[in-house]
Amino acid sequence: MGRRASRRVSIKDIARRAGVSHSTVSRALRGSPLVNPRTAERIRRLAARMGYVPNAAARSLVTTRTSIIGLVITTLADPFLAEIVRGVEEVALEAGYRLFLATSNADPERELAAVRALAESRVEGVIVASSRVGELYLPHLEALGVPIVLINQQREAPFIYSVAADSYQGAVLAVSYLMRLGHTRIAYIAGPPMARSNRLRWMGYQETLAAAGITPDPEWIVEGNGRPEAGEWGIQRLLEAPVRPTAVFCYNDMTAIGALRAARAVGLRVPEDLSIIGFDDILFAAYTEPPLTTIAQPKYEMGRTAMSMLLRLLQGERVSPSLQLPCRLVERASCGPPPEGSIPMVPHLLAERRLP
Amino acid sequence: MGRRASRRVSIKDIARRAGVSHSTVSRALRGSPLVNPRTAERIRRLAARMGYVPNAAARSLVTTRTSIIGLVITTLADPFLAEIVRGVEEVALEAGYRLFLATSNADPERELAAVRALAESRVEGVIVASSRVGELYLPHLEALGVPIVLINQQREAPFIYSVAADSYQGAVLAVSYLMRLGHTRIAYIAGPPMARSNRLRWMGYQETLAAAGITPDPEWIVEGNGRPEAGEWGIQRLLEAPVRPTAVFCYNDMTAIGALRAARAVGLRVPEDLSIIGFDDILFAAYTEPPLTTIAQPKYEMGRTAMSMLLRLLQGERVSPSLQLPCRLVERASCGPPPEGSIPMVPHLLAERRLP
DNA sequence: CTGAAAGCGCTAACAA
DNA sequence: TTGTTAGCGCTTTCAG
Repeated sequence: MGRRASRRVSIKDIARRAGVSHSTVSRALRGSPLVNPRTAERIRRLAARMGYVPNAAARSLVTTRTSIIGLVITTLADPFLAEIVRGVEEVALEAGYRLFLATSNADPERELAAVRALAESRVEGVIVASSRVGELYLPHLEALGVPIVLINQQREAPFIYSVAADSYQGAVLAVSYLMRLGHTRIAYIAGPPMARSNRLRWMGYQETLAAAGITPDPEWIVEGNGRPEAGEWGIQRLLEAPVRPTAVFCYNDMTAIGALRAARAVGLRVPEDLSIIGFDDILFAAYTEPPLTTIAQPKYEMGRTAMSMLLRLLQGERVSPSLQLPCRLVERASCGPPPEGSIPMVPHLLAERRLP
Repeated sequence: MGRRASRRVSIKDIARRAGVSHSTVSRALRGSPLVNPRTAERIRRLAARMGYVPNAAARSLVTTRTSIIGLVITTLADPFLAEIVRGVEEVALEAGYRLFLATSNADPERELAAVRALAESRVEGVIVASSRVGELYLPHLEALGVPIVLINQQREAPFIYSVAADSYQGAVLAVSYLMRLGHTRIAYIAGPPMARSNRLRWMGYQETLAAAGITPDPEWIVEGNGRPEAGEWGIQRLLEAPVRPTAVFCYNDMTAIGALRAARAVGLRVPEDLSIIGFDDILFAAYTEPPLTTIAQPKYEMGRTAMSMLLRLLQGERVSPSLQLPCRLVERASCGPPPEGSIPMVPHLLAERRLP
């Protein structure tokens, strides 16, 4: 043991036993019409009996095709990624591709190593499902000379091919939902300032309010970083505002979770005293207290779409460089009407214009 | 585009430009001492300038080594897995191995496909980090003829090589902690009946109580499935018990989350009225309300250990077939002393005997 | 329909 | 120290 167990059987072995040439075996095994169906069948049976397993390396050496897609992610520990990866994998498998995992944990050295590994194994394409691609990563990846599709990329610069959830539309959805509930004093606890998704959600927030003739108090917009702490600080800050908001739109669910906690800590009931809405619909959103109403990103679909896109790129087809997938509202229990009968004169018509 | 972009540079190309034979290039590139240091350096520089990237397929064809490890998991969507995978990957990378992802989503057909893919790419070893390996999976995997290491396998049959968290010890830790807090009426909401981990935790629970001279009321042990519903039913059942427990040990954190929710639903305060302890320490445990006290499995370490084990197996070393890693208590806020001054005559000495 | 021969990019004897 | 040669397992012309 430790060494290769007794050498694998090759097409030559089969050829010898079948009394044919190894090219015939090769043809038979791949179902070429250029073989007598009877011999083909005989060969196939023999191969099965002998436990033949094709050698991908040998094959790809001659075909110059590897059927491998590199999957780049910063870390699997991101609960958000799982569904995306599942979508990617499903489509990849259907199309006969395999996935090579390259995680970097945001370590530049490992990024390099990962890219090198992808290069050496001659992946035919790359999917980057990393929310934050290192600044250096992309150029290296591009040097691979294979098609790349980015999922939810966070950089402002529109990259060649990408699929993303429509953050803007999602924000519109969130805010117009709150308005429909009767809220007019709506706060936004923001995400990482540099993140494209944050800008878009912010913009969706602003414009939805504006469309209803509401100008949010500047104090209702607080900075954040996408983590629970941000939600906690955010609520504290909001509490100090001269006029308190009745609802909070959070950049993402993790932020909302922090907000939920902080609200409880100061004795605010959710949703009776304060409505909180998140974004992402992470697995955990269903289990918060109260269960979190949120905007779901179509994660699985995003994975599938990205991989389909890559497939078409691989086929040499032209594809539109960037796809936006719509988000959807998941109503749970963290939102309700505002506490005191705040003026329910919300013209949600305008805001709803952009919804399906 | 779509086709291979202008053929990669090979060692022959470099050889031609350097005016040496391709074997010299091969040697130089791999740092063989059999080359003139000066020419070696010159070749290396040239290679870099020409953008040379070794072809893993070609290399592995001749060396019969692929440096690929198959990583089998049912689904990435299991929040538990991420840290394990991180540990695996870290060690793999350090040792120059890459990871081939094979997920099955518990679909038998895909399992087959996944194993076939592993076989064709001639992985040198396999790590199975799937909590529930399909019954059929393992035999197929074994047929690969390469070393396999299982992480937290759930089957009773002890498999060849495995690393797991010490569920028994973890349960002892949990229950003796509750006893130290003053509890004597401790319930157990179980996990999947067939799961090995459930049996072990159950046993740890029973024996820790027994060692303190406590025989749990049979009504305090309720069946479950490891999911939040189980925690909810469990609490309901427990409420009907003639004598109510003051603390609940849950099979895992997901169960505990359900228990937390159910407790709150019936107006029980945690931990004032009821203490709840989980198992696993998933990412989310820190964000429940109240934050969940739990038993942490050394996930990252388990990943590292499994991969190290595989590495040694690959080297032909003998390794002990099954390793147990100790769990540790993470105190957060879901446990406290029992409500009424329940008799604090807990002889925790016995129980503590097995702790570090 | 089948076989012979070449060659994918690389490593590893064996000579020089 | 270097070059020549063979061959890993497979696919793919090109001739039969």
